[in-house]
Amino acid sequence: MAVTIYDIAREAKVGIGTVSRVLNNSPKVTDGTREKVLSVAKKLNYQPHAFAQALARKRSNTLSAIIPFFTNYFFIEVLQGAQETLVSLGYDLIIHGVNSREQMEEYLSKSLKKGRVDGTLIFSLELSDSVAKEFLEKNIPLVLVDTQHPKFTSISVDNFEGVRIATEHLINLGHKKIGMITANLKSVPAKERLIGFKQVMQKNNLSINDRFILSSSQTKNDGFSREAGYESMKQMLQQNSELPTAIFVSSDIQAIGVLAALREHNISVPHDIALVSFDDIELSKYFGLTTMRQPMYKMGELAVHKAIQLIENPGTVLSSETFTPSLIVRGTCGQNPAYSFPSN
Amino acid sequence: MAVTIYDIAREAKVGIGTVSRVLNNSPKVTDGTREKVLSVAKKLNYQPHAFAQALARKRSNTLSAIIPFFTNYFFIEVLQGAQETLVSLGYDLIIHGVNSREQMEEYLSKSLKKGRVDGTLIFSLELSDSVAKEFLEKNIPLVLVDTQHPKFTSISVDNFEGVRIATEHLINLGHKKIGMITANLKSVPAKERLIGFKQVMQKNNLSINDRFILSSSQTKNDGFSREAGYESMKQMLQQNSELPTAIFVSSDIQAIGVLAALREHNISVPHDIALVSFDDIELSKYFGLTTMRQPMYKMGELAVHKAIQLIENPGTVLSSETFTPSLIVRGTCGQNPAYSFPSN
DNA sequence: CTGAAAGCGCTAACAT
DNA sequence: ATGTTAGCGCTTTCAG
Repeated sequence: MAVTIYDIAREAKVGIGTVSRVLNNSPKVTDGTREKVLSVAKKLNYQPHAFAQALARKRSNTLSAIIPFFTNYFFIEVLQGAQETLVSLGYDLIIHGVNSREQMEEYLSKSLKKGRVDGTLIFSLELSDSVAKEFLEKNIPLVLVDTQHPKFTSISVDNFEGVRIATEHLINLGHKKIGMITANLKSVPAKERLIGFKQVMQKNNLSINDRFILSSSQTKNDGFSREAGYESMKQMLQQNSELPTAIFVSSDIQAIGVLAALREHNISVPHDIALVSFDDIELSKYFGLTTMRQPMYKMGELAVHKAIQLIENPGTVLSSETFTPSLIVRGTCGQNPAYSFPSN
Repeated sequence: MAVTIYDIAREAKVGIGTVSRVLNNSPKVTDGTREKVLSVAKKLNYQPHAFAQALARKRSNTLSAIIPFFTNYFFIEVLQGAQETLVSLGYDLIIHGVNSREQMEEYLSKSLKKGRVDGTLIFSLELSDSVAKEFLEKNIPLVLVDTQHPKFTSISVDNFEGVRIATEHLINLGHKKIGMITANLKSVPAKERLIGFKQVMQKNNLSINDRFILSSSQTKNDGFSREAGYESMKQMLQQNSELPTAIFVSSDIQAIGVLAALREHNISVPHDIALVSFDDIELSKYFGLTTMRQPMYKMGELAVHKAIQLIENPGTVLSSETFTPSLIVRGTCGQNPAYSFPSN
């Protein structure tokens, strides 16, 4: 039914080999025949059959992205970056949302093994040894986004630097009693952000009051949730008669919970307590959060470029790129007059 | 390099036809050979080559989803529904984000024509006649989500019923002077929601004050934006000395802008003005919006089922399914004590 | 430079 | 019931 290279070969009075050649821009064709073939192809509205090409070329021109579907905001933007650059490069993207590491492994072992995709992007999910081994053995191009592994190229965010910028912003504003609300410390970024925080405090000769440091024991989303932030703030409120003048919260979504808790106690932000957080998710601007922005779109873009490099240039050495988040000043630290907080 | 049915045929001392049969659960195989083949397949860790299958079967077992990437919230959930049911049915999903109708048409004409996907899902984008014709001609299964066309099966939301429920909620609360803030009326849902609103008011013998009905002329996102809502509310505030006691806002994202405008004028919600809106996007709960929830996950699920039905059962008549949104009572109408609004 | 032919891995029709 | 063969549509030798 569909028009194939045979059709255009017949019509153009050439062999299918020649047709294939001009379609693939092979230099070894006369301009005359090339034009003829091209014009017939256009006339017939020819479209190559992707699967047949994939089969013959042993290349599918598609990447798969594995993302934890529950987390939303961050991924949307990274995916958008990935998707748009993929399109511009003539690739397709198969997206696979997983809810757990097991599901990821199941998917990987089923769908990725044979030719379906040329490479894959894994987002925020820790790689188990068995999966890592499989990728290594089968030599499937893999790039990790927002997660890392010594054997694979990855794109991530410099949590330490981000925390430094955020905390020093607070310090520069004159704050000395600074607290921190962290997510579940089993999460790597959560841990890094806490460690980073302590380092910055020390470097600036500020004392760390352990009562001002709360971490979440919640497991849902590793404690990166509004509820976890709310609980942590409540707890800090209960445990202390005196409060810090500023708090660094390890994610925006938690910061939103913190704001709610604070509001319930009639503690005004930024007047009584200043807040900085991390991520700059879509929500953040609606709440006027001063936060550390991760260059999500760019990360997606770069991830794709790396993956394609890996595919088209198998010898590529693995590289681990790190982005530095940037400070977005809005209302929660009180020095951007454009934001009258809360800004809903 | 990879293990093929030839490998397992040789190892199991049978023909490739037999191997293919057992792999495809053909009944015409002896239990003995079946077992033998299966065990060899397992031993060799065989995985079928998706593209070769697709080529031979003329079926790819993948669907593509075309979504306007800019709109975020709504799609995430619908996609999640779509994705999960697709996986459970052994299909893959290729996601394609487009920023304009032109981009959509470009993508369609390039990638969809030949065998790449068995069917496609189009989200919220209006179908041009040429595209519609193409789908019809090529007979490619298509289901529309959150948009409609007489010739294709679609899943959408009953805006009229939703508006009725929302508005009568206000009426039941005792409101008589009710205003509405709409999006750009060039958008179909925006128009439907306005028409629905007027109908309900009439049916309840409530007079409609045109000064209380504001529509946005913004084109970005068809006026479904925070900014548009903010502007509309500002305008209503300027134009009137007296205000309605309740407002129906045609989307949550606009309602958030309305809240901001109201707050600037020290008008308290729900005390001075009650608000109902539409969508129940992720943001809404953080703002305590009372709103009409669209069953997004379910819509994705159903869309997939319809599409697959179309694929596997070409004779299927087109069906247009409509979901009724449900009222989510939070804080903006003031009768849910669980929500002390604003709840950020 | 170009035509013919082999083969990518699999399914399905055709024999047996 | 099972082996054999012919494609699916394309790329890529291999001759010429």
